[in-house]
Amino acid sequence: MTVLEWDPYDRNCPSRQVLDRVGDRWTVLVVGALAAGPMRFSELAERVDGVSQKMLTQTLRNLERDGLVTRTMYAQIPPRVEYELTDSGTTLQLPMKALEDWTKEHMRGIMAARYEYDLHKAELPKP
Amino acid sequence: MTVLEWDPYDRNCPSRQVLDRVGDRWTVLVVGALAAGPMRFSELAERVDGVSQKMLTQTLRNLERDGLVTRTMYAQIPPRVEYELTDSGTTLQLPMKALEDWTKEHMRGIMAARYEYDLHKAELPKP
DNA sequence: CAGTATCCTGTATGATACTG
DNA sequence: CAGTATCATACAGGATACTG
Repeated sequence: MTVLEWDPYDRNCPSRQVLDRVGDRWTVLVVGALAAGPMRFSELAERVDGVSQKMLTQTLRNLERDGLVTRTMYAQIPPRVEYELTDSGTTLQLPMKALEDWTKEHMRGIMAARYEYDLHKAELPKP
Repeated sequence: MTVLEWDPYDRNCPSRQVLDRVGDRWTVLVVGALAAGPMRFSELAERVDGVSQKMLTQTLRNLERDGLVTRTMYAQIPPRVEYELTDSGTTLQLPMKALEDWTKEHMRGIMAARYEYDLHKAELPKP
């Protein structure tokens, strides 16, 4: 039996929701960080530079909700909470890494293209 | 000479800007649509269900600015404008497709996980 | 430490109307 | 047809303060 063929180009396709989640600012970075192994909240906060406590919490909750990350609390003081990719979450690493790699490879070219584009736009007179 | 190793985990890394662009709601879908070959504005609008004229224009301008898409205007009435992936844009297809494929494969599981998660959350009493 | 709760702002996105 | 311009708004996301 084959998987029913969803069409992301249909606005009602649930894959749109998944795509939205995957495509948010922090998910890529958090999943990438967790690829190295389980991490505590504070370690993640340090690793993913610039993420606010709120956004990190929210991103992790969403990943947990989607079954991509597990959250383990150790009953001790001060509390210690570890996050780890699930099997499903681990499979996400591949496309994420592909994206990260692509980004690294093309970043320079893109920044240069932007510079060029903006330069030419600036030359155009105001209508 | 090797490429300088950028670190997307640093908040000042330009890759963050690239990642943001790639991760917006429509870019993945537009690039995916253009994978089939050059398309007119109206064809894209039809293919990418739910995108507004404004957002499609904006997405295409950004892709053009980044050197990932070319815009060709044919001087005729009514106007005809075709968009096509550049070589650079074509390379983006691979990671994008990987993401699309992953999404298709895991969508069901994710939706199920969400359902479960929300169910258990609903059981918890209000503090 | 690992959150939650609040407040506040900018930006992303949509709807609508107009034009070369 | 392929846009641009304008208006309106929801929500992402940051700053800050408090807590088990």
